[in-house]
Amino acid sequence: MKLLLIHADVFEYEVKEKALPHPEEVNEERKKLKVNDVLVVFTTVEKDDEDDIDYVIAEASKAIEEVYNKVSPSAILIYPYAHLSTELASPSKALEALRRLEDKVRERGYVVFRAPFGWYKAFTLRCKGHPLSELSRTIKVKERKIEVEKEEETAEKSEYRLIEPDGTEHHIVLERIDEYEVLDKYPLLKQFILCEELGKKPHRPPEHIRLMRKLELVDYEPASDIGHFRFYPKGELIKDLLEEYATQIAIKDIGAMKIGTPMLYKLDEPDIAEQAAKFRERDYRLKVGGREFVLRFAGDFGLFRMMKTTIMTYRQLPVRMYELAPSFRLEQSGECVGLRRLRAFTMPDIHCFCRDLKQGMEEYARLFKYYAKLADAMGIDYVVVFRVVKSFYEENKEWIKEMVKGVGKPALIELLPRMKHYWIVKHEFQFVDSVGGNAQLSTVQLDIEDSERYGIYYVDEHGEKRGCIIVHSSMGSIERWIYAMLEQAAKDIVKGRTPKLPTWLSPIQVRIIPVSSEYLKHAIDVADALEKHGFRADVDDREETVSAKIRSAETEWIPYVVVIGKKEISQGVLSVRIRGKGIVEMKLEELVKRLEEEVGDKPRLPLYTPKFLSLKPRFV
RNA sequence: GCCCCGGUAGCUCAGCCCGGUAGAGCGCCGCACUGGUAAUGCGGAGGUCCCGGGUUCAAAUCCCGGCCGGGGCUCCA
Repeated sequence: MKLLLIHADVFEYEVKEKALPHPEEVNEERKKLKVNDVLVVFTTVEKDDEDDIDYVIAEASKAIEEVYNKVSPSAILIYPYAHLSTELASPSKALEALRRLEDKVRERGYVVFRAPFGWYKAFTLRCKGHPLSELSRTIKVKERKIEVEKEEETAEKSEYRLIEPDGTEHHIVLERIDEYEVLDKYPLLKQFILCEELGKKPHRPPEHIRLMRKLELVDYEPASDIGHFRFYPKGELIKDLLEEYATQIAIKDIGAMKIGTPMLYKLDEPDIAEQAAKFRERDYRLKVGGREFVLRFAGDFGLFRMMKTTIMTYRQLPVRMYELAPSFRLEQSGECVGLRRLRAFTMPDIHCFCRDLKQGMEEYARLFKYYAKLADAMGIDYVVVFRVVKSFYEENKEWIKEMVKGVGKPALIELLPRMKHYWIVKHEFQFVDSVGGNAQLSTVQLDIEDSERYGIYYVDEHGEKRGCIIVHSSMGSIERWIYAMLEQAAKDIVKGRTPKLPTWLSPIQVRIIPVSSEYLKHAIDVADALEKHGFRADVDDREETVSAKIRSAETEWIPYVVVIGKKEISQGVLSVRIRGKGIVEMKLEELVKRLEEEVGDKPRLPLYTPKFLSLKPRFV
């Protein structure tokens, strides 16, 4: 319900013609009215209000009373006014709501008039023009819907199992997790259960917020919306490396085809509207040229549209599609915490279109395996959670156990009594951060409902159109991986160990420090040699002492620091300070070999900051 | 959305309780030092104390209102 409240010196209306086929009946005396010193309440009853009229009436009368007390008019006039909203309630419900609102306000002892409903009316209004003379209120039905959903969830409770890396299965009851000795072996999993499943949230801000700024990676941007971040050069480099690696896994390992689809969709397109409806108030909407659009909150929008007109035959399946694109979700303002949850983020999504359940399960296991590879490459320890429809689990237990064994980690299994969503099995790689909070990284979902509902088909052996099994998946947002990487490092700080980033993701992999400007040329030569091999090396050419330069390199978490002076030049060796380990003398080739081993097949990008430290601006 | 906290130099913050010329560290600039594995020394520049109103001889400081930000809670097909 929308209310526009105007405190008027005078308000006068006169009924003209019918605006609806069956307007409210009015006697002669209600056809014309003139009131002085009146609070005019232009009122629009909206579609959503029908869900809980009692609530809306109660809130609206409260709002009116509140304004009344502030401006003290001598009367109230409720005026039906359809033009405050685009989603109107049905006329009968609207009239009912207005009548009840009138009664409710009158009950409270005010002088109330109500203009007739369903008529075109002429009116004149003289607004008093004081600061409180023009106000608006919006009343939304919400609370009750949520309660209803919660009831449904608790109605049928899930059972839980724990599968150890060797395949041993345990029944567990979440509320009694302290009683299971087996869980003591897996503290991360236990913490995850406490936080995610039992709702015991941490009370401290996660460490990555401090680190992302300290390392000059990422920062808040107050000029944008909440949850939209700025990336400094080093952060942008990490983001690009991760995107590159995600793409590499998608294309080379998984064999997907990379596509691109629009960011913006028409809300009046039926399939878009249907998907958007599921998301309720979590999407970004904008109006352009009188048309309503929605920003993509997932990759499905454009992909499914594309697949609708794609001709696929049974010989081509599984068809795997990959997209790496920004998504936007209007998460609640209070829920956006650093990089843990954003309103704008970059999603690598893969969808596999399969012939049958068997092929779907094969694809599922492949995705599972390669998503684990990404986490391993980043040095991130994660928790595995499967959510499975019970009957499916009983029949395919071994298939799940094989995956669990493959990653060598225990898995929590939630058994759902029956199908609740479109998937029959899904898993999540969950991360537990330095303060005990958690976030989902990647997920794979096996959708066994026929793809026909999306209008997606393939042609079978007999030339017939058939729906397929869809495996939906996301490698997890790039920003969230950065969160996990920083939090993983923060856990080392807590344990008193030297925090590090994986070498392939370090914005500067090698820092060369000449002992004095005399050795600058040699330092540049070493940096150039490393650069030729595809590594990122810069030179600290500032007029500082060696100690000060070492300190800078350490605070930047640079994995290799090379000091070059007289000794190194005469002996032809490098003095290499390895982060967290100490100083080792080695030849340039040995350093290159180490870097090759550590970076391996991961992407290599050049420095995003100047080669000479003296030329680098300070961002934070 | 709700609750709590915050906004003072580029950054991190002190000063506010108890009103009286605006502070520190880091960073930045300059000078000296040609340096050996976590901070060389000295000097300098830099401020709409978030905005508006009120109280007062006088407001960064007290009061009221607002804006912005952060955290927590709720939520997360």
